[in-house]
Amino acid sequence: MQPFESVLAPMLKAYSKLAEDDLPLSAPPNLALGDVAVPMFLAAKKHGTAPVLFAKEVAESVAFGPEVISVAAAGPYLNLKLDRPAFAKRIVAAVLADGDRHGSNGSGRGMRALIEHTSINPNASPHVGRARNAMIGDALARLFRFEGYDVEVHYYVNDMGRQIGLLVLIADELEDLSFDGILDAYVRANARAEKDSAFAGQGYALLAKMEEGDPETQERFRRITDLCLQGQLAVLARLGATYDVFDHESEYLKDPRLDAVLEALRARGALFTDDEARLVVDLAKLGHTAEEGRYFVLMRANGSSMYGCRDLAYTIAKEEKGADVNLIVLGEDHKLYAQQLAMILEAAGHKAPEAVYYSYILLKEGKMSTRQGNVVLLSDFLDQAAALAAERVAEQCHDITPEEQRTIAEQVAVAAIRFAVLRVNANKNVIFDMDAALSFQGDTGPYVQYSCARINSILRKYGKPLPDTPGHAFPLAADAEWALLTRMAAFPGVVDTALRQRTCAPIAGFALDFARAFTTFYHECPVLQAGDPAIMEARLLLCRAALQTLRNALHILGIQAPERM
RNA sequence: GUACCUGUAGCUCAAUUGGAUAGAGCGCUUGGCUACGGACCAAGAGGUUGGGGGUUCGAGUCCCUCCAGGUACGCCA
Repeated sequence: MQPFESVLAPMLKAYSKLAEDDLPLSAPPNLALGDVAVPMFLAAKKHGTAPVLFAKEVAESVAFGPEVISVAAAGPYLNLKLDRPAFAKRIVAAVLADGDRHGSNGSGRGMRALIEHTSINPNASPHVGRARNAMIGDALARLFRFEGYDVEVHYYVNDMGRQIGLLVLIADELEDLSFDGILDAYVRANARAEKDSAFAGQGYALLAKMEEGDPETQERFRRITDLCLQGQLAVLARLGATYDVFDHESEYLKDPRLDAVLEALRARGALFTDDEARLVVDLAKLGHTAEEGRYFVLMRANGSSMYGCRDLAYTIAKEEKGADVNLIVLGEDHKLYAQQLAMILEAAGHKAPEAVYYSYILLKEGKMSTRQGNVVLLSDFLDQAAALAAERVAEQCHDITPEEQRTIAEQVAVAAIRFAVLRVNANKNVIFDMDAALSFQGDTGPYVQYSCARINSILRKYGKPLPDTPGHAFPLAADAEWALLTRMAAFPGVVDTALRQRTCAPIAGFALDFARAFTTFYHECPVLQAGDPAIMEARLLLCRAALQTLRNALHILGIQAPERM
């Protein structure tokens, strides 16, 4: 979709050196200056003159067609006033024609993406901090799918390790262990291991048996990790997060892929056995300069393998799938570890996955700590939010069934948390405010959903069939209408930058800005009471295109757009 | 101690990646329901972009330095 061709083409024709990318259309600070602006920095550089001079030259010399009403240079900017109805018609027609695909640039067609995310240790119910991984990862998967990638989502189940061993041990003492009891058991197991060294030793022994491949032990581990995983997945499913493949850490024990890595490390002289008989990688031999993080332990003195061994094999297994994009979503606490892993992989001729890091979600009281009990569990948040939303829905939509009301309330709750998390840049520590997250006012997912509900309400009240595309007359020229139109046209660009930067935060920002622009339109431009039938029809089609745009943005974020709420 | 991330309005966050007068929401003040749905809108107050230096036509953004918070740093996963 390039609805502004009649703006760009005359300039491209007059200056053959310029390409479309040199003339990025943007919005002027206010509509009094113009309908669109072109910053001339890039173009002037290519043309070899100063931006201010070049803007003046273009304004005076380029012959624009009839759709451009006026051109004015304002410093390094070119401000143009346009025949708004002509552009409006083209933009709305394009959005309606693209439908569910409006916003997609199709940049991933014919390509595959592998995304690993969530991968929570199977020992507790996810809190909103951990769930940040799932929300970021799931939204990225949706973004890549939207752009045309064939996406495969992987979940790595950490079903090995000392903590799981302890959990298995303590589970034996409990009758009827349920998912809800796991967190409690986990805390007790760890506390006991700290005091009771015999108990801790038992944990290691069990782990050793697991690693040897003892079937009965593997069965015990699998029972506990499955219980946890199913409980976690049930909560994540409420968010709408889905996974294609579950990979278990225990499947990568004694993996031949690791032997090849060890050989490569040995050849580089980077592998040594330290004075306590551990097998260690000296990353300095691979180009690591700092002293911290220089050593990476692979095997314990007793010959049992560390997490990194399995992770190396697993990461190579993922690489072997040959996806065009290989992403992994990691907490910032894994940054050094992932860099170490990448260094080892590269030394062995492999390519590490591209990591997307996120920082922790904090509470006003400080860090979330499972042990200290100051956590906000995802399921608790969703329950509270859904209950609040249900009250509102019951007030406003009393003529629909209770089941439908519950469905909508749940959709609002999910929107609240997903939007709150996704709209913030991933590398920022965010402070989670429970009251703010439950308010549904202002910069929130429910606010965006509310805009959709209003549009649906208008279309529902109109009640008659609408043409699929604008007719001859399309008299949309008001500022509030124009603000909506330029945003619709800008959506593919937002999707493109989001994809390139591997973050859905710009999509959330766009949705919010768009919803606000719609509400302004809603208050300023009557649709069903427009008077003139041509204006009414044009505004109805504008509403439909706006709804399509919002739905597509929300779809990427994993948020439903209920017709009523 | 060292490395990486962050610091923007009272609070929670934006800022087209170096570009026009740094924008929203919450909270506060004022106004708007004879309604296409008030989970709303309009207006107002609120800023030395943590401090200091530098780079250039131009810096919240890049460089140096100090301060504060987060994260990590050899047998956790």
